Amino acid sequence: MTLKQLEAFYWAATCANFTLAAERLYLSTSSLSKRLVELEESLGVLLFDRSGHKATLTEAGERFLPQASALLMAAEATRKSIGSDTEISGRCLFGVGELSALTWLPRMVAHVRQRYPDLRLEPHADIGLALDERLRNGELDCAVIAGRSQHGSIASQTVGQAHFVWVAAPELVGKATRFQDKLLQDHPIVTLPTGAGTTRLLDEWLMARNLDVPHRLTCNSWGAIAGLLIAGMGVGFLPESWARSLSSRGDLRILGVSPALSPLTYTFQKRRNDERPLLASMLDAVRASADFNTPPRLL
Amino acid sequence: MTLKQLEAFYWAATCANFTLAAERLYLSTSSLSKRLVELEESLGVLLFDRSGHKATLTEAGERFLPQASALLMAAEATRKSIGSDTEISGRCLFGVGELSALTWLPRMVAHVRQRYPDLRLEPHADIGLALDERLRNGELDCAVIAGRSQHGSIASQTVGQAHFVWVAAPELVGKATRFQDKLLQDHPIVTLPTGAGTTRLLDEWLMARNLDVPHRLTCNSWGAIAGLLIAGMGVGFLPESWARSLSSRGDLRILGVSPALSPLTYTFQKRRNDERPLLASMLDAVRASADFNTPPRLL
DNA sequence: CGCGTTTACGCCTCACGTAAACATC
DNA sequence: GATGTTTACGTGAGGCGTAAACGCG
Repeated sequence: MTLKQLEAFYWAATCANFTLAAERLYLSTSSLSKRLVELEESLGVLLFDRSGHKATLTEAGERFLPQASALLMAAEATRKSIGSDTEISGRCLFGVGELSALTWLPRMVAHVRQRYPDLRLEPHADIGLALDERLRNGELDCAVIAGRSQHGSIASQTVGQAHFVWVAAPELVGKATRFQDKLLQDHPIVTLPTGAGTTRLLDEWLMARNLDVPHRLTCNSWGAIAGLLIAGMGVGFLPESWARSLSSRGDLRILGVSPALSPLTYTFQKRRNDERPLLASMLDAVRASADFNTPPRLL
Repeated sequence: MTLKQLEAFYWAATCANFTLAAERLYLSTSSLSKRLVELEESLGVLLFDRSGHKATLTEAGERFLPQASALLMAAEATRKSIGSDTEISGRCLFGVGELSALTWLPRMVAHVRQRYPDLRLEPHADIGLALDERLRNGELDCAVIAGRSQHGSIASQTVGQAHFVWVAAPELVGKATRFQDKLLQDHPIVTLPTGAGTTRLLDEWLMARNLDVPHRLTCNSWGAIAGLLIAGMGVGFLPESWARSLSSRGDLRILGVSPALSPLTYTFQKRRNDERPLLASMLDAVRASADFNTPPRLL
């Protein structure tokens, strides 16, 4: 039994499949497979059930996982307590929505680089639903996503709120400064695709007003959405700070409405049984940096 | 950092020198040395101070030792809790005095072989002083020695008592059945060499009676001593059970005396900071088997 | 000079990746 | 057939022992 074998087992057990685990370990699938077989041989116990399409943990594997995890963390803690580099180090695959990527992510990366120079932070921007799946697959260590995860295996902790306001190009609404339902008859809603956190926000708002949407124009980029709205391609909502910037320039008109769009709560998410110190540090870093209400640099 | 490196460090740190540690690990000194250098490189810290004649732990090494030990024990416990062999296994270098070797050791070996079939017990017989040194050097895991260790690094736990009586060949003492001081004028005391537990016993007894010993005949074998006594080469004392056997055959005469030789207390000794479960099992096994008052098979 | 440790070097095992085969859905 | 895992095999690094060198008492 070696620490490398335990590490291989840990990732193989917590990732969706051996292929993803191998990628995390910078290892070929075949080498990972052999390492796992060797671990099983050294223990004299089968840890994975390979009968199905994908390998799953056996009962012994389930028992072994928390112990392997504890051993690895103890080894790491020992290494850190003695070795020269006492700080968090390694690699952190970090998921964020595009809104986060455009607002506070640069600040957070700067913060992390300064505080933990040996940590390689690898941000990955995508819509919430995709991040959620990658997180469960083991492709990400953690993510900041709108709302709480629906999955019991994922732990969510609130880190901030984003406020949105309806906007439209001035030429679309004339002199009106308030949202009118008939706008949706004449113009598409420009919004992120299904699976983004804002989609839920929109659906709830539409439901509350009992509105139907004849046409949606979806785009997976907030930057592009802002551009589409400015070009008058439809109505939509933007983060309040963005809207204010664009409104003061005259590019967009902020449309008052009641009820207002409720704020969107963002949570820091990680797998519940992943208790590496890394994740506590990342949560701290996010909390220190995450402000969804600052305008992005682009504007 | 690998488990092998930690194991190498553990033994290098607890044995008197690298050579002894290498022997325990079934490794050449050169390979052990390289492993230790690699561990130091991986930690970025020097664990040994090589400036002197022999390597000694640095301050960092002292801090690291208990942590390495804890990690190794945790790894072993995990391996056992999952693996197929849940029993104590491995190798146990076990020191005993010759008296123990001739009385209860075979019983204990049988007991251990039955209870822990995967444990290779390697008994090593020698006089107490030598065992004590080997124990401190790391050449032995544990030992059963007369009296308590004088060294703070060694923990002693009582496991039994041996009773001795004075004997002499019938032709030496005529019809006398009691010990007479003048015997020591005419005949040497046949006894174990300095460093054996019985030597202290004898010295105390002599001091209590304020006797001086003109001539000692020392031999490092109880069997030989019994033979010498039977052959009339001197007076001496034997374990009570041996003496009874030989006395009933007419080979020796038991000599009453007051005060009687006080019983000799035997202790199970191990290094104080060696907390492997193995040692608790060995103590149990000794306590279950150690009876110093049964005649040896030889008689 | 003896004892303990490290360096030099040749050997061989072991762990890796590529590529193909196999198995399941 | 797509996806996921294992087997086959050639290659290279790493860990081993022998033997020599080094360094402190």
